[in-house]
Amino acid sequence: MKEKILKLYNTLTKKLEEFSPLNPPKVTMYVCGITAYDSPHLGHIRSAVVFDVLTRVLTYLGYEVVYVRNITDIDDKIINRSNQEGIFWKDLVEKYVKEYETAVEKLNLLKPTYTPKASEHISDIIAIIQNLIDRGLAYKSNGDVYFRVEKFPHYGKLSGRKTEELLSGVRIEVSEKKENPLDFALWKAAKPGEPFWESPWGLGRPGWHIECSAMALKYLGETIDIHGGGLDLIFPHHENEIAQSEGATGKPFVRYFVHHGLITINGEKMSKSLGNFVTMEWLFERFHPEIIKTFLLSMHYRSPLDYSEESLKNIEKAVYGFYETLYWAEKVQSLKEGLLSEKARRLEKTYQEFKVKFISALLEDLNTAMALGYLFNLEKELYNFVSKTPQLTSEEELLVKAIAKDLRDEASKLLGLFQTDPISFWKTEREKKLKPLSLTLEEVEKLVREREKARKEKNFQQADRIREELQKKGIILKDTKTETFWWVE
RNA sequence: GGCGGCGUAGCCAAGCGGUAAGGCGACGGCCUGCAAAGCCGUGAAUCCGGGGUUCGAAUCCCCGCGCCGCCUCCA
Repeated sequence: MKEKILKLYNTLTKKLEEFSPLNPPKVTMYVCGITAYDSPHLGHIRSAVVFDVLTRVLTYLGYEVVYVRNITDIDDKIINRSNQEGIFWKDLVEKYVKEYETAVEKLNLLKPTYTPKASEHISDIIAIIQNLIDRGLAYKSNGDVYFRVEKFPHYGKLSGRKTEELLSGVRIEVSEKKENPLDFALWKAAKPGEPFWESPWGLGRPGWHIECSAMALKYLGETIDIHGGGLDLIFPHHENEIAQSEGATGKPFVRYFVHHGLITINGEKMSKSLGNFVTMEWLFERFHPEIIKTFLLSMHYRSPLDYSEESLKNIEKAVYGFYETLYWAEKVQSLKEGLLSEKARRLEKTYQEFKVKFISALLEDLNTAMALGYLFNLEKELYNFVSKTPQLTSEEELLVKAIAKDLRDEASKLLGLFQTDPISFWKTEREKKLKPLSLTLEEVEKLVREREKARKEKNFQQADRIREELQKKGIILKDTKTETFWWVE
């Protein structure tokens, strides 16, 4: 068997590279988390989901992942927002961090090893800034401290930007406090009413990028294996992180930069500034967390992912199908001793192929779209087998159970998906969807039984009447040999 | 203007130099009391356009066109 190697697209080299960590079996990974000034939306969650899968794949390969996902809890936007709403900034932060954590928990994401907050690392931040000043890479000016971009020769190596070009850009804010318009703030003097900490340069607070350098260095060391975030962080955030960190340590900061694509709506970027975002709270009210997660994984992580309620509905169908198959697979019982039929052997073959292909897809730059494709193919074949084979043999029952188990194990181990037991999935999902219709599970079950009785008595008029009545409400019935299965659209 | 990405059937999309996956939709058949679901069958003279490299290109290179992102805060 071929050795298992993960390939990752590295923004630093703009190439697909074979991943190997600096100090195996340890892998150090730093992911830029949220700035806690507003409710989390799909875009934030895509980031968390992508790096969750990456962690799972690395763990599967035998690595020990040290995963840091920070929280930026002090910055301009937080201050502005808390002033606007008249809330103490810490309370504002706490509210949105909680919302984010709730979302992440619902999606069953692994807990990072550390989730540090900027405000709890002020002394580490101050130490780096002082170091940069000592090396001549930063200077103080009127209570602020700025990074001296021209003293860092590699500036622009990640984003492919040249300092001359940046200078010609019209959008750079010129400030008398800066020696050079490209210089960026490491420390900002406190204005009246703003939160502040003491520092050698007076009362103030950290600039935007420095907290990530400080926390990455503290928890993961001078050179980290993987640094991740959204594409939109490449410049200036990650570029500036490189400048600060490498400036301070003289060592390469990051070995693999991994950036995911953004969520769009009607082809346009979903963002707070455009106001076209859907919050997680809103989504959770409408869709099961695993549907949201499957949606996020249905596309390669570097591509843009266009959100629409319709595409989420499509994914819902697929996930419903999956849980229906698991439901039937669990109920299967053999009626006779015996070996595998030819059809069962074909199923087994697909199953064996699946095991190889599924992981290979993930190792190819985390191609979750393809991995899910294989997963659904096997699921479909399993469904077909279970629903079409009237009498399973003992061996066949074992096969079906093994596949159902493996389908869930593989999916849950590597994607963190399909971790719910099918019976309870259907119970909660049906109940949730019935609520807005003012119906209970019992009421629907009762109607379904009534219809089954009518059908047995060949009273099809009555049976169809019940079915139509339910259908009007979006409740779809499906008759099988053993029972009537139903779901709410 | 600079940097990056993308353009594959009605729609979503895989494809990583060897002769176009898959899903949704549509149509025909099987199954069904009728449905639903499932199964079987039906789709790109061809991958935005034009050149080039190669025995061979959707895949690599060049030139256009169109869309998106970044260049200011952003996941």
